[in-house]
Amino acid sequence: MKSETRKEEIIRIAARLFKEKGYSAVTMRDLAKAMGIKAASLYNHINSKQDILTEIIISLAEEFTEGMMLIKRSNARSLDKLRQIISLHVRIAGMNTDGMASLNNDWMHLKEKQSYYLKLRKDYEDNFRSIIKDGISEGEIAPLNPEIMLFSILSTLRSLYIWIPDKDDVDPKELASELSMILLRGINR
Amino acid sequence: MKSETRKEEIIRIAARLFKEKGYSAVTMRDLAKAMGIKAASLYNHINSKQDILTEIIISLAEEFTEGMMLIKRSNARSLDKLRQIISLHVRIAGMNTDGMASLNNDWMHLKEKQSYYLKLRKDYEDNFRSIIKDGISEGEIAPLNPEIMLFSILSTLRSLYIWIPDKDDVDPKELASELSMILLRGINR
DNA sequence: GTCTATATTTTGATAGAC
DNA sequence: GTCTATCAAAATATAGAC
Repeated sequence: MKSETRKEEIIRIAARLFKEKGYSAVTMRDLAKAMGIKAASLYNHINSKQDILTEIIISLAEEFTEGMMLIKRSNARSLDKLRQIISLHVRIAGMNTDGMASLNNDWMHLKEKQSYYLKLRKDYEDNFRSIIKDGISEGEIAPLNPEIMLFSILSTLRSLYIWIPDKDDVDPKELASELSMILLRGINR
Repeated sequence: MKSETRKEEIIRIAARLFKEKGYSAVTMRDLAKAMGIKAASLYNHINSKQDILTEIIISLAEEFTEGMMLIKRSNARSLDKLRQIISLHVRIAGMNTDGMASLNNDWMHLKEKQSYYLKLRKDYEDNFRSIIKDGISEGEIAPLNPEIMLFSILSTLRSLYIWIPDKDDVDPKELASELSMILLRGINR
């Protein structure tokens, strides 16, 4: 069991603060106070505030990318692929609700890595869209506007982080299952 | 036709900037530059940056509250009330996509009016939840978890502002109609 | 209604002692 | 690994001339 490094601790606490007020409104002094040290001491572990944000967002974006690759390669039916995507979001959001806030709301404050993030996001959405369109072609998904379906499902999944911590009495498998029912019954044929 | 006051213009431009970078990351100099004047000149029209944010958010929150009151008082069936809520969101988000970003993402930076905003939001969600529960009792809505239904629908509606401007080829009535199909087929009985 | 000039605070980050 | 001290830049906001 690998114990948490000081750097990892800083990133974890930073993500919590970023979730509450957003990246721009959190100062290095806020972060230091939450860590119980002085602001200058933070720089012994991290290079800049920007690096903290980058670490939080890119690691999550890559997790989603990897998950999508596995789903894409699987030879499941389209509706099952959508169920797997829902489970992927429930799993990642459940493990790091704080980081998800930065991924959703503070990506525009990325500097060097912003274009890399945008590429990962675009590819993710393209794959998602393809699965929906395949499902329509195969007659497995209702022939409704695929853009609206994509937008509707993805909006809900991206908001999971807001909602999961308030409902920790719900277990991940059950949540994914109920969400699948509600999200997919609407597009199921 | 009432022409736009300078104050209204400042608020409109500010909302656009807040949408792009968030309230905290937009400086009064940014706003002044976008207006073509100097930062000090802004204060001839507004009292503070905080006042701009308050104006943007509270006016929108009150619009939603008024809309919900009308829907609540109507004696439509539960599913029709949900359709009316969807239209309400499409209409308001379509008229002020920029302001919707602040409403969703920057409410935590409100000072004096934050508790008022939170009360309006809580009442809105309570009314929304009641409509869903009534629909279940009356057998009009599927007996699934009402919290998850509320969360799922509301997440999509709250994200409309991100999506509407990219798709201005879609007319509001058609969007509301297609959204209703996708969002409500999943919970319809 | 806009400007220049400026006051005051706060910011991210560094240097060097311990 | 943390501290004190400090820097340079940037922030919101005000005063007063035009």
